[in-house]
Amino acid sequence: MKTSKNDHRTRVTKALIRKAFTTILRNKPIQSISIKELCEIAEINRSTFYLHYTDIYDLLNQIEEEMFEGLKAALKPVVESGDGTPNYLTVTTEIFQCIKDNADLCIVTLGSYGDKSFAMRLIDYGRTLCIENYGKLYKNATPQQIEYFYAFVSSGCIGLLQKWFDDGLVVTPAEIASMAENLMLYGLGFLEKDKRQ
Amino acid sequence: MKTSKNDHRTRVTKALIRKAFTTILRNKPIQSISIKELCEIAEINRSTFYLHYTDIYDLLNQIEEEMFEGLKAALKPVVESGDGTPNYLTVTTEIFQCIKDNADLCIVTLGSYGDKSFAMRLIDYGRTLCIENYGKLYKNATPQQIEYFYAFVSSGCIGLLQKWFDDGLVVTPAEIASMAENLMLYGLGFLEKDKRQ
DNA sequence: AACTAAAACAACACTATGTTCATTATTTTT
DNA sequence: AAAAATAATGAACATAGTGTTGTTTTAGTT
Repeated sequence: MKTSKNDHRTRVTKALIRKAFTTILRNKPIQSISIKELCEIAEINRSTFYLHYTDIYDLLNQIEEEMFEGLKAALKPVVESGDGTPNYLTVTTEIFQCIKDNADLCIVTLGSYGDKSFAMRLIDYGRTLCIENYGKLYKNATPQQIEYFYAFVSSGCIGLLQKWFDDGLVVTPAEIASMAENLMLYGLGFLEKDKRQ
Repeated sequence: MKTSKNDHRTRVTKALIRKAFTTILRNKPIQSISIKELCEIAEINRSTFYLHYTDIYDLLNQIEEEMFEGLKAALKPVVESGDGTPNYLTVTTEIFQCIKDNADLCIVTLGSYGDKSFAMRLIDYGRTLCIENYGKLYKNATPQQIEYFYAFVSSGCIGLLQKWFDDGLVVTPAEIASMAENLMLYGLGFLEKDKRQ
């Protein structure tokens, strides 16, 4: 069994590249980052970059993949909780906590005008599970309604995430999770603590 | 007064560029479109491109700006309806209809994994108006709650839009508008026609 | 110590970029 | 209809980035 991926040199190199990458991304959009520039800042040879990645977008994908794997690992015990209804607030809180832990990457991919496809992937991870549950709970809802509902709430959660990041993560993960739950379940109605119409 | 922008030649050139651009975008992501390639497909000289745009992203911005102006013009009578509560369903339907009319651009910017910043701009257009209204309607809601609510529902609507596009625009604008309204107002609760818990 | 693999280094052909300038074609003004 | 203005073309240019290859140096593994 090769140990190539665990080579100390490789880990160091990849860490240097990742650090340079996220640093540059704070100041300019990904489309104007050149490999040459990245390597100069990371202080590695350009050939070394090609040893690990094909281009800038491959680099982004691989970094995202790493975080995605981390998320899956963190959520594994929850997913395996079986058919007993899991504590959704706990689940959501864990998700948001995990995202907060990876703030350096998320601040780029989720930030104001960043690319949201990664966030969509994260949310989509729970898609099948949710659709199934909703289908059981709301028997009169058509599959189409459930699909559109999921499309709405998953994107809505991303919007919530972005605002959270834009505000500097000052709200606690638990609070955000609670807000997400309320918004998904009751929509605007959750503001209606005092109004009857 | 110069009439440069109304020059027939300019309009033809820009139309050629736009057509080539949206055509290419259907097959490959924007980051791998080169100016050279675009000009070859548009059958214009590369220098001519630089006469109107600085780069590919400037081109995208200008095209988006055009549609945005069109939307504003379409919504103008609605916005000017004054303090009388406008018919929200009508407003929403009009918005979705307008988007459908510009499907060729939207299918790219709103499509599955496209860039959502443009859609955010569209939605943000109504932001101030909404925040004001919600503030009046829900006096016990904190400004923070309203901000997060808006972040949630605006992104949610974009998700709805994307699903709409991915499904090939088979649902009518009025149906989508109704769904958006229900989801914003009641969240998951709108599926609860038959369930009491 | 010997072996293995990563990283650095240098060189290469190739493509795209952005700019310029003279020329041609088209529109607008007079 | 002629003259003036401006858009588009085409060619040339320096510059920069890309992707690849082969060799040498360095660090890790056995």
